[in-house]
Amino acid sequence: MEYTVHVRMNEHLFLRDPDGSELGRKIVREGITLFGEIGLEETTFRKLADRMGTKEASIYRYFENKHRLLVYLVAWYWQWLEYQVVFQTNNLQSPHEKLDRILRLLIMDGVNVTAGNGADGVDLTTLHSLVIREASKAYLTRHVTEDNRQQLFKPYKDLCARIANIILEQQPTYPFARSLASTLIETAHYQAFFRQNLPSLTDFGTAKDETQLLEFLRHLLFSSLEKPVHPVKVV
Amino acid sequence: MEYTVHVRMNEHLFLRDPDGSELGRKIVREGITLFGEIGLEETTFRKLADRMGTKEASIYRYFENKHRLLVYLVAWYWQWLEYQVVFQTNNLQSPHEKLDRILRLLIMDGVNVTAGNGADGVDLTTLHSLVIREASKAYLTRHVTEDNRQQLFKPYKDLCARIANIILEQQPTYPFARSLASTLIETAHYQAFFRQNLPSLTDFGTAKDETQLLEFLRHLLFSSLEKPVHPVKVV
DNA sequence: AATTTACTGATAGTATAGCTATCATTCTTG
DNA sequence: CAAGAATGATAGCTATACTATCAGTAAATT
Repeated sequence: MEYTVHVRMNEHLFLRDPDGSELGRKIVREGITLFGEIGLEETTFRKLADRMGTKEASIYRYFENKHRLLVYLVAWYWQWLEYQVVFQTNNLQSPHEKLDRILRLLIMDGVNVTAGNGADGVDLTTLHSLVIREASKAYLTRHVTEDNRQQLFKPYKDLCARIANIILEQQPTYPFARSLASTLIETAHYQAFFRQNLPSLTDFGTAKDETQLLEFLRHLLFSSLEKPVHPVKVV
Repeated sequence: MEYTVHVRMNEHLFLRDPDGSELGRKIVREGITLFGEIGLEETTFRKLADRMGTKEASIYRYFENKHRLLVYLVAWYWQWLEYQVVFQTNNLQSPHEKLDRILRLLIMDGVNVTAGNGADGVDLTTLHSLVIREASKAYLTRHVTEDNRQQLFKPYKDLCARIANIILEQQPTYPFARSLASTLIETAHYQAFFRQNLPSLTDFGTAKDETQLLEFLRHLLFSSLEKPVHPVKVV
């Protein structure tokens, strides 16, 4: 069966909708590979334009600057991931099983990266490694608050809220569902980064895949949900 | 009692030791406040020099570039924090109590920021909020591997290893001590960031202090250490 | 078929960032 | 007091991060 998942993006994420033209889609596709290859800091719109055979000015018509392009790509990733969560947990009875699926999604296990998953020919593998390295730079800025006001992080918050709800299905009395959700997302990412780049910060140095990371995330999550929470002390 | 904690830094972190001159110490002090005020991206050596009443070129004699200055400040913070861990857990019997102290240190609870803790007149409060927002940018780069080879992240790894060892004191069979240690450090930071800037990613939105964050970290840590780990499946 | 309109290409230009070099001056230290 | 080290002052160079203008072209409208 052929199908395409189309991700509809918030209007504040761009100046002109990159999804509405061939050039725009190319900016997104090539943006992913360039960010993936040389990283946010080294990337410039000039380099991107040269590689695409277009001009700097043309890219500026779509995105205010490279930070906004990054935010766009990261937002796209969160929306794609939330769709995957919905799709893959659909019809599952047990919240425990749902959570297990989610953890596997977070490390991109069980994702068919070659299929129609990546709409518009997006390279999901590269996007994932880009997100691991660059996603937090999207919000770790002085202008988070303004960006947040423009809903730029809504996809991240939506994903987090969805995971939090499933956590509450599993354990309705757990009081830190959202923090635990965001912790799992972030932990999945930087532990993967550490494993590859600063392995002594992890216990997965010698591992060749993410199996042990998955075990760690599982243990972290389910031990939290099983242990009763002491009443919060009033200070 | 008057005393000063002196933090000795790795030589690769600078071109000329900033601790060896008044100008150098001023670069560090004012660097902290400038990074704290306007963030990494907006900071330039020109602005820093202007604010200090010195010249751009003079700063370049101490630090290769602003990224290296950031790495230096962050490394300083990790070393300072490790010292605090050693100091505050010294003579404590129970590893449980040690871990509790560590968690409080991670959120800067129980630190006397006005005393001699901040060597060289370093503003610890500003440094802490700077670390929360910028520390991960120190390693989230294309050149992590080279930087790592030069031992730039050793202070972070040392702190992480120290915490991991105390985790193992508490629970010798726990197999993810280092990952849990780095997760606690990172989580303490970005949950604090989220609480202030993207509160819907946390459960502490309305809280006026870090008490609930501390509860979350405690629960995360101790539930992990209490729950037995299933044998890791061979795939 | 003619004509708006929408987009892209091509070129130019400005301000600032990021860095390097030089040399005079001051400040140490033997 | 001489030698060496650190800083100040100035200059300059290349790259980045944009903005502006206008011509060409393709698509949509009448």
